[in-house]
Amino acid sequence: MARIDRTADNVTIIDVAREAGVSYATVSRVINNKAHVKPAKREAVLSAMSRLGYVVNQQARSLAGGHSGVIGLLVQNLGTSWVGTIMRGVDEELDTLGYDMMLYTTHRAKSHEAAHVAAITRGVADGLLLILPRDTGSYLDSLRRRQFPYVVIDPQEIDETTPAVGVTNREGAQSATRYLIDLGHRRIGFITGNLELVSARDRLAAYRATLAEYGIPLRPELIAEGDFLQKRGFHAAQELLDLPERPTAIFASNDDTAFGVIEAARDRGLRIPEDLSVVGFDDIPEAANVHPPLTTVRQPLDQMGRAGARMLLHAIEHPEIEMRSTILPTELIIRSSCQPLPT
Amino acid sequence: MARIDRTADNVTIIDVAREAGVSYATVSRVINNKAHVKPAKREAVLSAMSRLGYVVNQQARSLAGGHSGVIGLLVQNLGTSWVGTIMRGVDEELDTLGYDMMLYTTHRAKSHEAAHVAAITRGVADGLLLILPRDTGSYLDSLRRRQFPYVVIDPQEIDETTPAVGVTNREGAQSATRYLIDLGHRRIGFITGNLELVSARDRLAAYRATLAEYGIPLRPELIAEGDFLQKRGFHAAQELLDLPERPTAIFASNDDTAFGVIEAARDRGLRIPEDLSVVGFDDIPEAANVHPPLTTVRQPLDQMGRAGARMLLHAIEHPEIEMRSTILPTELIIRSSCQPLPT
DNA sequence: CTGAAAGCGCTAACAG
DNA sequence: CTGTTAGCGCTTTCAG
Repeated sequence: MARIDRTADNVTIIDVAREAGVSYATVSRVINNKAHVKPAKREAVLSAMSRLGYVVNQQARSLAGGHSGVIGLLVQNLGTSWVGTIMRGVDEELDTLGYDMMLYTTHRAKSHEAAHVAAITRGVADGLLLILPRDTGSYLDSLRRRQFPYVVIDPQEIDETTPAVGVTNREGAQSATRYLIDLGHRRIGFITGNLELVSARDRLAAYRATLAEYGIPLRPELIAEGDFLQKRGFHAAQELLDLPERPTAIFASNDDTAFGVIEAARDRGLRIPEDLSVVGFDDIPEAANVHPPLTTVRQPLDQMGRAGARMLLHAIEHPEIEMRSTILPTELIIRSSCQPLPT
Repeated sequence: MARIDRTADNVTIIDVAREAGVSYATVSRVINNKAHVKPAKREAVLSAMSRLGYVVNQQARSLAGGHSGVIGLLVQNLGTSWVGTIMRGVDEELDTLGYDMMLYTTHRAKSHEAAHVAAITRGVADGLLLILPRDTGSYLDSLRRRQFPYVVIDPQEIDETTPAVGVTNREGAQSATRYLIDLGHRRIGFITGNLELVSARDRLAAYRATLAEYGIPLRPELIAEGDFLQKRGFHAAQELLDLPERPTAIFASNDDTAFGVIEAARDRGLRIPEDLSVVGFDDIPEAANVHPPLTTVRQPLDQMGRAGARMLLHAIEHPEIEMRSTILPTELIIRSSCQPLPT
């Protein structure tokens, strides 16, 4: 009844070799599914492994030159639905392929990015997934040169040389703006995202272009600056609603901002959609739960995560193949926060 | 103009030693802030390090017996606000102490838990944080025996020997029930959580006990079974609202369930809180955003994460000190989803 | 097919 | 104070 808990302690490849009566190189071969091992020995090793409860030590494996089986994920912040949903996609895809995830958060401190990237690429991970990185200039070149596999999700520069997955921001913003116009709205307010980001600039540009396309004069006072956060959306909406000629509809650059708009409207006793139509962007899970359910431009967040993970794993396993970036489609999801302008 | 990009490649401790003109043991000492290094040499090493762009290889460090500087985090699923918020707390705390995070998801497959735990404890991490684990029986003993530092957040068994951080589920549910009773409600519906979890059972028990305490007879038909998810909450609420004697208030075992209640009420044209009062539990970020803003029992989610991380890091750095579990208080957050029962 | 042996980059005694 | 050296557990030649 002694040593029952053999599984608990550090059984190494050497213990397994001894137990199976082979050299430990052979054990390594079995573990890594290499050819050239006689079936009988393979069996012996396998059974010894399970008998002893052997688990590989990834560190050692990766140090010795094997792959680590983990990918690094770099994000700014946790806890928003937006990244949460993307991460879920990444995780699901990783899970099916047996990779683990090492998570790094930058907390918007640009300086952290480069440091984390350096740490990640120095061993810990086989590849790197970057979600909306901010300061890629300082390290992407280096990754590329060293042929370290990486993929950017929601990139800032979409040059063809960067392996990335993005979405059709312009088309999405266009369809939302058109929808509002088709509903009869002409005074359509717009709240921007954080204009440092191309996604924000693209959405704004599409809003402008679409108005122009319909011959609707652009009224600068109808554009308020936001930052993709609810609070700022709230204040921006207040500005818009204070205008002498109040907009009849507001297109917010993302859902969180739209929630701020809803809040501001409610504050003033305006009903949505009767008194004000609202459209968001992203379609985070909450969008369907607010009241009224928010009409919004869906980004396929989980698909973005999945696609990014898939591309990365592919790159890891086929380093020779050149990667191209992927652009996923957006889609207008019509719920109940808009209505035709009464004539 | 040649070798500009020295930072890019694998500069090791040996390169640094050569550059600084010392032995590589000395470099190791400097890196690890050990005493007994002459200031001048320390300087030389430091400058060589930055000149070469040296970054430690965690794998090697940890293999060689040092600490890895990473903790493992085991969760069931990503992408819910509940874990998202806890993770954010964990991350923030880890960040201030310079630890990294390795993320493992079990996807509710109990079998994954043990496997992941085994992998984590075989090198990768210095400690393990488990959020709402399901099948701890198979490995917690082993961790304990091997003195591998771990902390459970929202544990199932709260015996004193498990280092854990939990919340006052009973008190929280009690205060919610009391609040409803004080508002004059007597027919108070209750939707349970997943009753496999103690948190769900505790909340139910407190609901019952509080009714009893006020001498309100327990009506079994007022208790519907849920699973902590919105969909099931929706259906459970339908059952409750179909009762011949409809409840005037519903206490849902968590916010997601409460959202389902709100949905069901709206479906039937019932106004909240005029026709039905609703209370949730958790206070996830969305709770403040639904309409009407949800009155709910707050769990300090980010604090739970922070506390767990802090305890774990403490345990890692002071293995000799015995850990005790922490119970964080819940708090009733009164918003607008309840009103007094008109008499 | 299989064993022996050389490291991967670093920490931690152990001697100076 | 500082250098030398022995591994950590594993992958990978290189010889059989």
